[in-house]
This record gives sequence, structure tokens and C-alpha cells, in this order.
Amino acid sequence: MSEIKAPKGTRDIFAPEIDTWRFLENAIHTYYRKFLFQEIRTPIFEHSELFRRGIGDETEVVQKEMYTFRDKSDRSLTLRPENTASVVRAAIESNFFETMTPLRFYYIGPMFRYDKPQKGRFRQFHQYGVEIFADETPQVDAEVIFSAVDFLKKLEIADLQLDLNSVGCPQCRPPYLHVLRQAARAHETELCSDCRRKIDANPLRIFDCKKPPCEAVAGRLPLLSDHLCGECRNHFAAVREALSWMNVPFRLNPRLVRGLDYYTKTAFEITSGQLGAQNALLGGGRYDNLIRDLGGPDMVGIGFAAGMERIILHLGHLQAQPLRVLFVAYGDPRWLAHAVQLAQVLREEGFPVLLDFQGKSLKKQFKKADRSAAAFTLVLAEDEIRSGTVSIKDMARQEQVNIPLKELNAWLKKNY
RNA sequence: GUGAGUGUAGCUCAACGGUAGAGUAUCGGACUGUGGAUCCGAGCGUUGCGGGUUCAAAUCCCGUCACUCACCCCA
Repeated sequence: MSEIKAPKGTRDIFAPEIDTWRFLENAIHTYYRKFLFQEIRTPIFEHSELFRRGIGDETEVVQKEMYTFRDKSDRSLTLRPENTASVVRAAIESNFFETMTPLRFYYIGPMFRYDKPQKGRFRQFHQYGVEIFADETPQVDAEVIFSAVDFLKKLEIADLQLDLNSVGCPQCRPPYLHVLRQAARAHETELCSDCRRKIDANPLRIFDCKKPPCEAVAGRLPLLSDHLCGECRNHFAAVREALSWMNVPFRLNPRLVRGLDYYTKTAFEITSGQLGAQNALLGGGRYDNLIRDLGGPDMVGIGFAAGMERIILHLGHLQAQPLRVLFVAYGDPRWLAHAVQLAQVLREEGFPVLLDFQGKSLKKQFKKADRSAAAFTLVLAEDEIRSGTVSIKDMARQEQVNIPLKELNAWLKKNY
């Protein structure tokens, strides 16, 4: 019989790393509530159609990376590969767009993509992210970006790079893509087979290719930033201006392309020099048509998602505050009942208390106390029980006192 | 999906094709109302799995699986 292991690309999280996760989660809650974001939790799985329509049928994610299955009623469901489509769906479904605008949400949770695992990349991974609906101002783009950068800075993550671009809109993108395809076809023979395929499928992705010949061609291809429509150009300029008000340094990267089809206008990404090949900590942008495309009103949105595993890689392991454990030792099993009752009382008072049910001797129990890094070992054995006292040993100082049981609470208040 | 590297005790790692070992951890004892130190002892493995070569395989060959990293893609 073979051992059952965690599925490929998944992992167990436990001490000491789990403390880092709790720290990060708490930091996210604390930080984003300052911006009046509401937490939202959407289902782990959705109708597959939501992601096909939301993310785009032609994207890598939808084509190759979704965990899709049929349930017993033959519905096609998919483990969420990202959360924006779900949040939009939830907002539409709950009629949030009727009442409150603008809407600000944040989320934390697991996402799933059928990818080949490597450093910073998992099949089940965790993202936090924010979404703001129904605010078309460039300043809100800047605020979202500021919050993303500022939060990572507050975590003392160094070596960050913010890349910024505008990916246009349905007004300016199609004409540009036409120009781009023509230009790319002129250099078709110089491109790798992958990029030749991209000319028709998704020519923007040619900019991503790292092969030198393709990079050389890409350097001579027309840029979207030179073909933006008036509205997109003005919006992008205002975003950049607002970012300068907020003192957020960025790098204009006309080759920055997002992997999901719904993005319009502002696109951004924060990368880190300390990660491996998977160096994106966070990515996002504006999606002015997604809400309508998913059956909602004609309202705009902007957001980002951040990879928590990748952030955790930067945080190292926190030195968890060691618990000041009280260990109750009783020696002979005859006194176990007394020990159990004392433990109950102490826990009721809020102390972390440990006792060893299978200890055969005081010696063994002291050994267990030592192994569990107890601050104090309380001895409640024959002598103490006969005299109505308890002995308290300070494990670090190797000092022991004997006091009436009645005074234990007061003693602990003073000495714990 | 493609490529490379690595799979030996719970953990970290040894073993020219010739009896699978050390450190550490665990458990027991020296030490029967007091932990850490020291000493002694114990258990521990179908060498990831399957096949092949060989008198003989942890070692060489093939396949497979897992992990790691990279390509790809992305958070």
C-alpha cells in the first residue's frame, strides 16, 4: 500500500510558517479596513462559464490551467483561478450596484491553477486582492496602486519595482492590434515559432518573449502607448500625475501585458528582485467592461491580486512569541484528578496549561515540562495535596517555592 | 506541456558493483519527589517504485513516480 501524499502543487502549512501567515492575514485586514474596504468571501468554485466569459476564452488560464469538473447534476464547475470574476458576479447577484456606489471590496483566499509547480508557483495558492467598482476617476487607480505599494513597504519588503502601462480600451486597441499584426508579419521570419503563432492569437504577447531575436523585433514594433485614444491617453496621464502626488515611484513599461483579457486602460505589476523566475508579487489594473460583460450594469472597475506565497517568501519566519506554559506535574496517577482540576481552573483564568496524562514519575513529567518549554512547573503530588499547597518551580531560574493552593492565583498574577 | 538536477532511518547526510552506516531526534536505563549535562542501551530502512545487466545492485542501464529549479505562463 503506497503512502498518500499531498497532491502536486499543494502543501501543508504549519509551525513556524503558520505564524507568518497569520501575521500577513492580520496585516491585510488591518491595512485595508483603513481604506474602508469591505471583506468579501466568494465560493471556491463557480460555474465554469463565469471564468470563460470573465477571464477570456483565449487566455492561457482558461485554455490550460483551470480545474474544471462536472458535478452529479452534470453542471460544469471550476475551482476559481482568480477572484475578480467571482466578486463581480457576487456584486451583480446581490444587487449591490443598485444601492451603494462606489463599492470597495477586499478578499483573501485560495486560488487554483493547473500549472507546473516551481519556486513561488503552486496549484493551490493564496491571493489577497481588492476591487473597486463604479469609480472611473484616474485618482482611484492611483489610490489602489498606492495602497498596494504602501502595504508591501510596510511589511518591509525591499527591492520592489512597480511597472505601469495602459493597455487601451475597445476604442483604441483593435486599430492598434491591426497595426501591430501588420508590423509583426513583416518580421515574421525573425520570430520564434511561438511568437509566430501569437501574431494572430495574441500579438501583445510578443512583447513578453525573452528570446533575443524576438526581443530585437519587439523593440521595433509599434507600441500601444503611441496609439491610445484621447480618453485613454488623458486617463493614463492623470494616473501618473496622481501617483506623483502620492510619491509612488514607477517605471513606465510599454511592454507590460496582463494575462487576463478583461483589463482596460491602467495595468500595473509589482515585481521583486528577490524571487526566482516567478517574480511578480502583485498584478492588476482597470477593467471597464467586465461588469457589463458578466451581465451587470455598465460600470467600471479596478483592482489587483497579490500572491501570498510570494510575499511570505520575503517575510522569513517570524520569531513567534513563545507561550509561557504552565506545566502541572502530579507524579503518581493517583493525583491525576487533582491535577486535571487544577489545569481546568488555570485555563479558566486564561493561562496556557499542559499536563502529561501518561507520565509515570515526577521525573518523567519534569522532562516533558522541559521539552514543552514550560515557564513554570506546578507540582501537585502527595505532599502538596496533604498540606493543601502547590509547589511552583521556575524552570529557568531553578527556584522552587511552596505556597497554599488558595494563594496560587495571586502568586501567578504577581510572578507570571 | 518541455528540459535539467535530486530521491538512503523522523531530520541532515555517508557507503570503489561485495554484510546499509554516522550524527541528530525518539524511547529505555544509570537517577523510585524534580528537567537541561554525561554515559550505557534499544528500535528504526523492502535504499521512491518497477524492470534489466551481473555470481552479486543503494551503486550500472531503461522505465515510472515524486520533489526542486528553469522554459512556458503568471500571483
